[in-house]
Amino acid sequence: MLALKQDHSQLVVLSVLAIGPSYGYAISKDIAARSEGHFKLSPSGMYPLLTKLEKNGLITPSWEEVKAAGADPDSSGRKRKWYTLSAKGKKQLEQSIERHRQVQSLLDGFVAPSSESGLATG
Amino acid sequence: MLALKQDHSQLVVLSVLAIGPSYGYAISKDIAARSEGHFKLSPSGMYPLLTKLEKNGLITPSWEEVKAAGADPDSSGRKRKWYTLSAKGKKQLEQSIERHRQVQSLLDGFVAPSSESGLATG
DNA sequence: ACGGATATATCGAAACTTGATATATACCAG
DNA sequence: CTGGTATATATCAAGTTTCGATATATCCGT
Repeated sequence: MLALKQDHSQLVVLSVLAIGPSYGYAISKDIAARSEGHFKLSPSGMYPLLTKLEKNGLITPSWEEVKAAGADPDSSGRKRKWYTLSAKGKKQLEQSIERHRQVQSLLDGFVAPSSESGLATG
Repeated sequence: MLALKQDHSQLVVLSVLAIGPSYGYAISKDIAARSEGHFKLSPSGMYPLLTKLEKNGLITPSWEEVKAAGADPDSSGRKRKWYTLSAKGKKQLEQSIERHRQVQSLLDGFVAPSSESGLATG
């Protein structure tokens, strides 16, 4: 189980929100599921990140009540904080993806320079 | 000019040292040159990292004098701290590369899920 | 002697990381 | 109703990382 650094977490969270609105707990489950359990974004990594993204105007929050199956319509049940990707967030995501690609190709240039460096490949 | 994070810096430094021994200043110039000036590993990023790698036994240091053209053979001139990749470092590098590939492909799964997410690509 | 390039290294404030902890609701079994 | 697990958001604290600024010293051309 690999923990994601904030840069990667941000990329993943924004990517998830690019598909549609979601909330912290669901996003963390989504990440675990879609990475087949390889990636994890814990609550202590998730919530500070979401707060930061919100402060930066990349995502927009909205509270919504989670109604229980046979719940009293007047009762105030558990609340979910949904996040929507903002226009600024979408732009940022595109820039982050481009940067990610750049880092990728740079790193590839170093880890596999010419296949004659004497590095074992497996 | 984008700065590299320590995880990426470590991968790059170990990769450079896999080709042959080098030293801090040369490695930082190498990174700038091979990334065409896009990436940078500053002294305050480089030296703490090299110290950490040395403490972890991944690289082995050795001091060597830099003789000036017409220098007095007895004079103690500028010194260079060369680093050599250790067996442990080589093993670590291979594991880091594999991990990097894993992170790469998983991240790709998030940033380009199915080309139907509505994300603009340019 | 002066200035720019080479070369290694530390400092400190801010940001990030991570397990632990806190709070509260929902659902199922006994 | 009680206990346990899952859902759901959030903070804390100790440690690590980041990065511009700073320090020290040599090399080389003018």
